Amino acid sequence: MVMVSCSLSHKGISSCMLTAVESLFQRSLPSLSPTRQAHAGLLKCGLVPGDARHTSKLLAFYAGHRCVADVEFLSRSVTRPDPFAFSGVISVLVRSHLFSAALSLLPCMLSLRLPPDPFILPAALKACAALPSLPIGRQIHALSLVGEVSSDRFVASALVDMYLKCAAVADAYQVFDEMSEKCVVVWSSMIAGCATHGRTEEAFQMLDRMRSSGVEPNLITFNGLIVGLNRCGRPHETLPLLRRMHSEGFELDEVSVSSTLSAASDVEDLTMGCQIHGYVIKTRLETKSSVVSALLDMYGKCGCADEMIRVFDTVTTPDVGSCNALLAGLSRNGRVDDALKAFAEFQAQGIKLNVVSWTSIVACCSQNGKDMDALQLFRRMQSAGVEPNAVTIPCLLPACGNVAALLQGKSAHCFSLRKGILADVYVGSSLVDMYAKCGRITDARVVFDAMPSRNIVSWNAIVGGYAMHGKAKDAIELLLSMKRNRHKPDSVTFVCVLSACSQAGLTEDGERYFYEMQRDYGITASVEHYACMVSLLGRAGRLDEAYELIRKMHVEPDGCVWGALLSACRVHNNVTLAETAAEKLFELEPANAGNYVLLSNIYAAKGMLDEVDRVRDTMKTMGVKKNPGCSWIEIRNKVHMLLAGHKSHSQMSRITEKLEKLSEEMKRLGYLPSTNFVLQDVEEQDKEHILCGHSEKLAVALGLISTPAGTPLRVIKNLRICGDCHAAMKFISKFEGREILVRDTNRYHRFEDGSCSCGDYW
DNA sequence: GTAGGGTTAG
Repeated sequence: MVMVSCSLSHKGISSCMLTAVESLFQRSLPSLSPTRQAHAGLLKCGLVPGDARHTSKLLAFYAGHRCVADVEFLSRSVTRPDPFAFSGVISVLVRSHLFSAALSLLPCMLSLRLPPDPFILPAALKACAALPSLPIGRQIHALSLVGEVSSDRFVASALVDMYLKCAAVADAYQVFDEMSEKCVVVWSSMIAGCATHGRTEEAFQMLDRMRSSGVEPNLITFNGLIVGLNRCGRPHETLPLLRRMHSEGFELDEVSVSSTLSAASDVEDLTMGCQIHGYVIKTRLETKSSVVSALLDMYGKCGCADEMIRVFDTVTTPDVGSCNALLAGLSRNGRVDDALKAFAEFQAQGIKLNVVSWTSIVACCSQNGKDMDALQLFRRMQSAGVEPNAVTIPCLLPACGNVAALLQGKSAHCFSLRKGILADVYVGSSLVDMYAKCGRITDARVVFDAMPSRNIVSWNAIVGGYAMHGKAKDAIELLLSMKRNRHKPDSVTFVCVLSACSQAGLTEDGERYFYEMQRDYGITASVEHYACMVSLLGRAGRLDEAYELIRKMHVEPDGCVWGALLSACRVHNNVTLAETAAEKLFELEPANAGNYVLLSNIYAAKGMLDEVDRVRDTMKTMGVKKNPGCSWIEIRNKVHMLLAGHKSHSQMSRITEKLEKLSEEMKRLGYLPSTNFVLQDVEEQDKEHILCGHSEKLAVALGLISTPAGTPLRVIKNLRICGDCHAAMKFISKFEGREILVRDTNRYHRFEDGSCSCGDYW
């Protein structure tokens, strides 16, 4: 390569350049970098490789290295083509699953007036089938007719398969019927294709026709039928077919059993799964990695995590696929600690984990309430050099939203833009949700508006975002927009709209949509809808109507419904109904400290201090453990009492002492409510609104006893709502001198000028 | 050179 690099400036040495390229290609496995240098050298010397020999070699070389951009670039510069080389390159690209790249060579071939080659067309058709792209497939069909190669056995078979995969069954039949000689391959294609498109009767008839025409079906024919039955929603028919294959003397392979196991997983049929497992053991197919994965998946989906682990433990050398199946199964069954442990073990064993493994573990954490772990694992994934894909991003973003890691979420946005995956409906929807949860509803809307395609989840993300921000009018406007765009709102959409109406006090609108939802959309009201309605009526002061609605519910009211009533009672200080709601809540959620605290709040506001003590005693007797949030509520409660002047000076000092103790305890536990919250001063009347209006989202209010001289009451506003990291950090820094602990210091970075930021760049 | 598969996803 010394020769190559030193010769770039001199045209006269161009022959040396060519020799250098030649010598590179003569090696059996030339490396990428020197070849690129050589190619660049040729271009710099003005020697665009017009020579068919060099072009072909370079094309094949880049295709083999999956360098799509180089292939496309080079193919455009070809002047004297070599049909054989093109054929090889297309095949290489198709085998590497670079279907679009393979098809991108076709226009070039056409412009060069290369004759349609029966060796190129099947590979190109395979690419059309895989994408799928019916228009290009049809063009290739036309090309084969012009070139009179359409009757070629391979071309015709590939055409049939392409049409089936592109869901053009009638076209497939036409080509198939015109074939004079039908081999086992094209019969198999038709059978699998018919079954996939739900034409199962035809598929079975075709199996008989095939036999009577003298062609012997093979294992692939039957396997294709199993896969088709599974895909068209007839998974229960796969096991009888497996038995039939066995009785006809077919030696089943890993494809047969793993496909049937997949059918059992889809319908969560444990009995069927166990029968196949028995068969697997008998036939000793359990050593096949695809069978292991399918078994793990089946047990995981059937809720048998322990059995799944037992299967995994029998594998001596698990491959990455089996590891991934185990991680997914553990995650599905909520066994997040086991998943984390398994993941760490895989790493310790040196198993080469891939993007699926990392995505699975990130998803496992973000779906099981371990948001910080999800973010940390994602950073480790990047350190390990594993590049995220379009699946990873929607797995990561909920964690960003939950802990308001806006910068990391933004980075995911930029990454998606760079990698061209922003158009993915899952990526887009999760970005909308993340921005909304991080307090950036405007950004959420910008992403939503730019989405090229949307599904119900995308709509629900933006409607839910507006609901979360208390922007009920916008939520309603979007609901109307959905109607205009002929997108049918679902149950979740209405939960969002009703919740928004409830928070904004749009009582009449809420009532109307609750009615419309049932009448116009046939959606049965769920407990979530009822909880919103109870909250809606309760906030409007219509507590008796709210209670009446609960009594008339045709589903059993749960803790959320009674909780909504209790919260409404807190707003209007209705002790009688509060006691009724609390009684139900203590039955339904005996260990939920929040309910006890809420009731004691209501008593406290009414000055019923003996009752407050009684509730506290009940908590003690019941052994209810307070969570940190409750402790903070209790602190706030005490502050309320101090401010309300219900206690004498000596009592006040005891309360203050108690507050200090509680604060110490919180610090000892390492909790600071401010990790997720922005702290803002608010007026007393707003405070009440915020506390009640966003009680779930805002977590708790914190009364900070700050100076001996006074008792400034600070209310925490959720970062999700206002998204102002800097304000949060300023507040934290202001109070840090008073030894307030900041948990997860990794998330916070203090700049020299005293300002702060949270999240990390990546 | 044409036909069949398991594991990740809002």
